[in-house]
Amino acid sequence: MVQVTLRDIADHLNMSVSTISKALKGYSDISKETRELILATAEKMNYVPNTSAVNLRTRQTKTIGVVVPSTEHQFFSKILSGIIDEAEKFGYLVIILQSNENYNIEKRQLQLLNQNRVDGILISLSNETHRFAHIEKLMEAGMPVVLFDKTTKLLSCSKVAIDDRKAAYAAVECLLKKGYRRIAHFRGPHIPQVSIDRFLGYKQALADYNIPFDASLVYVCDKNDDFKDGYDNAKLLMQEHKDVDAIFTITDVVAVGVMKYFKDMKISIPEDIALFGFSNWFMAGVVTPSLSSVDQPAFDMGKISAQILFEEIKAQKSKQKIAPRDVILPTSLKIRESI
Amino acid sequence: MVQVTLRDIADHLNMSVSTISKALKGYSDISKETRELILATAEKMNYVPNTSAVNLRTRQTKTIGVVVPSTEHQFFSKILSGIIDEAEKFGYLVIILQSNENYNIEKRQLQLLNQNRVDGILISLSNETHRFAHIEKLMEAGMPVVLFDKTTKLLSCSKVAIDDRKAAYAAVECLLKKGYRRIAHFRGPHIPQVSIDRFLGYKQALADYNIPFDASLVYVCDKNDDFKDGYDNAKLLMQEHKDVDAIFTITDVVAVGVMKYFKDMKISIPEDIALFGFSNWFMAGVVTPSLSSVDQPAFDMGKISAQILFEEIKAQKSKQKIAPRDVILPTSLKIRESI
DNA sequence: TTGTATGCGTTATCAC
DNA sequence: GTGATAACGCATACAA
Repeated sequence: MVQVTLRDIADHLNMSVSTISKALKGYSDISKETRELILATAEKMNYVPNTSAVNLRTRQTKTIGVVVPSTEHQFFSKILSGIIDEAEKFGYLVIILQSNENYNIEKRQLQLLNQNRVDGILISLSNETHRFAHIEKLMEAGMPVVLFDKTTKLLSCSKVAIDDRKAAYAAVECLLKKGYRRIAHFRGPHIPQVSIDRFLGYKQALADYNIPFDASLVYVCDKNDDFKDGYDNAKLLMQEHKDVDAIFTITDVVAVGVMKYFKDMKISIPEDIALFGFSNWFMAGVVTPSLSSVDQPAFDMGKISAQILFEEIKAQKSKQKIAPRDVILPTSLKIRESI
Repeated sequence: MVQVTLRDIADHLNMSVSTISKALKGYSDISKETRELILATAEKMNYVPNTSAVNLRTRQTKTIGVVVPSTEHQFFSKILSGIIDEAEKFGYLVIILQSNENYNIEKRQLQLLNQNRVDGILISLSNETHRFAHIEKLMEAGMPVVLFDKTTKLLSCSKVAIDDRKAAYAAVECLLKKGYRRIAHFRGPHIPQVSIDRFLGYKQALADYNIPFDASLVYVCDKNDDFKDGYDNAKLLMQEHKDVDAIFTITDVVAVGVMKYFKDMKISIPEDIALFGFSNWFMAGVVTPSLSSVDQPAFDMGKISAQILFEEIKAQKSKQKIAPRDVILPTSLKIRESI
């Protein structure tokens, strides 16, 4: 990759490097003719600024880093899409890393990003992460950090998420209003705030409708394979609690796993048992029966997270302090055939 | 982001910058004691090398760029996952850009990557792309480029893809062997080689089984919304060709769109009409009826593309010429209830 | 309006 | 074994 530099243009035109640089950057103190000459020559010589040099000089990389548990989940890839689109508008590049729900990997990925002097970091915590020193250290060093989706109350930085508790409450309340009384919950792993909150929403709804909470109706999905989690837990549930009349699951894919098992067993939805998912990925409307679900705005979550990050980067550049934002995105219920 | 530099360590230890640098990089001409002292101090001072400076100096960025039509498609996000994982093993970072199936955006993304001096580029062409000067220019400048999935014969660089023609042939042959005779094809847009090849495979299979080709049975899916494409074309098909007994679709999501329409219309699969998809995303096994599909190894496609790119980067660094590779990944048929 | 000088943080060559 | 010194390509304060 032989690339032409400012020096090359300067030599070619018999001018100084700084003249070229200034002309290319549109400084006002260069005469119109020379500017145009320089612009034309740069174009002709196929000049492309060397970003490493620019970065070193300007102390910024115009690049942000993103750490997600996995890029393969529909939900995260939509978020990524939102981030990438927004970054482009601001002239930023996006480096994407996956933690595979592993704390140590997450830690290393952040280090990598720091080493690459990204201007800011967007992160959705891994399921394992319950200590946050690795993130705090970055924040203390002045790195703008925004948490999204999988956040934590223990970090005082900007966050973008939904109100999981309220959303879960609404879903379960909807089941209750339809007359379901023996409602199981297939919850997420124990650490992430989202699964805690959805569980609490479930519990609260039961309480408000005077249904005694039965811990044995709560099944944990922690295999990092939502479909299998759903399938296997549905099997377990049918062995242990034949009287259950509805299930509220932590994700749609878990629900789809449940549906698969029920289909294999000829258990019909919603006649024998109702099903409520979470996330409203597009398949929810397509499976048979179609799946009721909580809609959460993935693309916007990415977009807004990025916007906030860019604000913070900008503030930080002008040495302003900016208060951390805490954005709660709206959710809604999509009622379909499964309940 | 105040960061400690070699200079800081040097001052702290009353040594020269070059000594620090060499010690940190494990050069042999530094005494054991000083090396250990330096290592410890660097650790203690929280030293993190400035990648921009390293990049500028070493003329490489240890970063590769990826351009995909969209990160949201399950197929691409799996590929990305494969790329990111592999890159990590090689110590590379991955910048991801989307072209949104738009030629001009694709062009700009490549320019961006070039500007950032990525060490190599992985690209899956947009549906619109039928000129390749933007890629050729990069290649001529010495940028290692590997095409994956959406490739073209008109570029002489390494490629990783499947044999779409053969795979489509196998799918249609399977339908024919089951006795279906009036088989429609919901094809992809006209430009991409993958949709051309799958169409040709379809046509060839018909020919080999002495079924006259009927162009009116071929519907084009070009709305950039596979589900809707499937749904709408199914509707059209039912208006125009009630006698069709099977459909072979360009992707699984198109097939799912078809299923949705049939479900709405109480047309049953496979009794009234059979359905064969392409890609075998995990939902294929989950929908009702489960969908027969051509399995293609997305994760491996990403992984292998990255491997080849790293080989080429390595070769290029040592100024070796390396012949472009043309990797065809194996596919297989997943036969399920829909046929 | 243009050019000179300096430094960003690192690596690498060459003295000592 | 250690330390000057220059260079990577660019941006900018300052001089001319």
